[in-house]
Amino acid sequence: MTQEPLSLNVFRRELGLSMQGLARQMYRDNAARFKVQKEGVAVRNLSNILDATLTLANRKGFSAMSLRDLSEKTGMSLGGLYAYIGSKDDLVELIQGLGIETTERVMQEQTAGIADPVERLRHAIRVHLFLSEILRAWFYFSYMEARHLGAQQKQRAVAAELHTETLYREIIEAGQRAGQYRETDPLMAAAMLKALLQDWYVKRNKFRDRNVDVEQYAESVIELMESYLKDE
Amino acid sequence: MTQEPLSLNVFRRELGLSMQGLARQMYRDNAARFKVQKEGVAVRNLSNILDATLTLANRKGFSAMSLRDLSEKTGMSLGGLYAYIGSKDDLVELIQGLGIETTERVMQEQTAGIADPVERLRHAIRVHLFLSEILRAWFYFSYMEARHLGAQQKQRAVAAELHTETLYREIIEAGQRAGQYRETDPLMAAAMLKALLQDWYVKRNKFRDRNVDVEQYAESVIELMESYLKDE
DNA sequence: GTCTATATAGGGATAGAC
DNA sequence: GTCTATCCCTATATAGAC
Repeated sequence: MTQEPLSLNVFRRELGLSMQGLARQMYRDNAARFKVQKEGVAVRNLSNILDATLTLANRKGFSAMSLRDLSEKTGMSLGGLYAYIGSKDDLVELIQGLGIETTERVMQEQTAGIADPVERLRHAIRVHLFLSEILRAWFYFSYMEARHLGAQQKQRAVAAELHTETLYREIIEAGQRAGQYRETDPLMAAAMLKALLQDWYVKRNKFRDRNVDVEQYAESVIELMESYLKDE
Repeated sequence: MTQEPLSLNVFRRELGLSMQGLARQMYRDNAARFKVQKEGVAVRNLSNILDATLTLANRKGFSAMSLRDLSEKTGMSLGGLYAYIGSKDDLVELIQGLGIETTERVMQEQTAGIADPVERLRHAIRVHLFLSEILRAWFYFSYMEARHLGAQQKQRAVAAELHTETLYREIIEAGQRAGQYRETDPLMAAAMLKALLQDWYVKRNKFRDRNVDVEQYAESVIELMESYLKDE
């Protein structure tokens, strides 16, 4: 009996992520940072700011996006924005930090319960792609702006990248120990897999133009990786 | 009798690309743009400007790089720079334009002479990776700065991306017609291959830290793609 | 809690001396 | 052909009114 593969909609419903929810978590995680006390007001504005920042920065780059752009897009004044951010660079940190935490948490939760390595790898691929589809703007932002971060934050981004890759490497190694995969360099396999996962959100528009949805893409990546990993 | 696979050093020697050579071609292609008449002087300075721009822009992003940064790095004055560029944005166009042309020309030259699709695909993968290794700074720059371009230039970048992908797709289709590859979606296969090729220059430092060189990477990508494309 | 008005610095670009 | 000096604008950030 083969399990029905995870679908995007099921995953989305289960996960229940929203910009409002992310803004709320961001507010609570960094309460000391914000001048605004009332959570309701703060979350609403923060959500607006996040949304606008991701849109503008993903269009023309974070450093090319001015706070005047952001002020116009959010409908808030320049002064008003500074009740939520200490500086422009704060914004990058906030967005990146929450994105990394959310990704690691979701990937951990989702892959922990599956014993069979082959099934676990399939599931991990689908979950990662679906999550990047739902949080497309966050993933794209983190990918593109990582190199503009300060040394400390950059280190964090590199660590997060490695963390994800390690997750895949360990699943592949488990599959090899179980005799389900042949003996090939698991780190290289994980690196190539990661490249394929990233391409989904980096080239999102290309795939849209071709009517390739994320579920089809997931199956293609799984097929490619399995033909490589399995014995001939 | 199997042919010895192309090595990076052989390719590099054959190709003979240098920053000076690229600067010279850029000068001749855009003679009207430059105020400086003496080719020797112009090429030397242009080469310096290109080198510095790629270094600075790849470190912190083109839009975050100021012309004052560039002036300091090149040792030229602000006014002096303007003998070579009409505006800061000119620089992006120049670099991108020559990069695209060089890539398309080299790929065309190198893949035209090989009749067997399987061998042609292998060769195309190696050539693309080796070229991106040699022109790493150009490839990285084009990849990262493409979205900051004006509409016209952006279109050009997208067209170039498509052009490369089409090259791979056509080789795969030829292999399918010859019965060497199984029937799988050739466009999707080409897209995934392209993602793997791009990852080499985007994550160059990661691979260096792992002592993975471009020749090893090429063989891994070839092995992965062939296990997917060939009959079981 | 949010606004307007403004301080201060740094950006791209140019004029004109040499 | 290259430099110095400077123009003018836009950037981030803050002060203080409401």
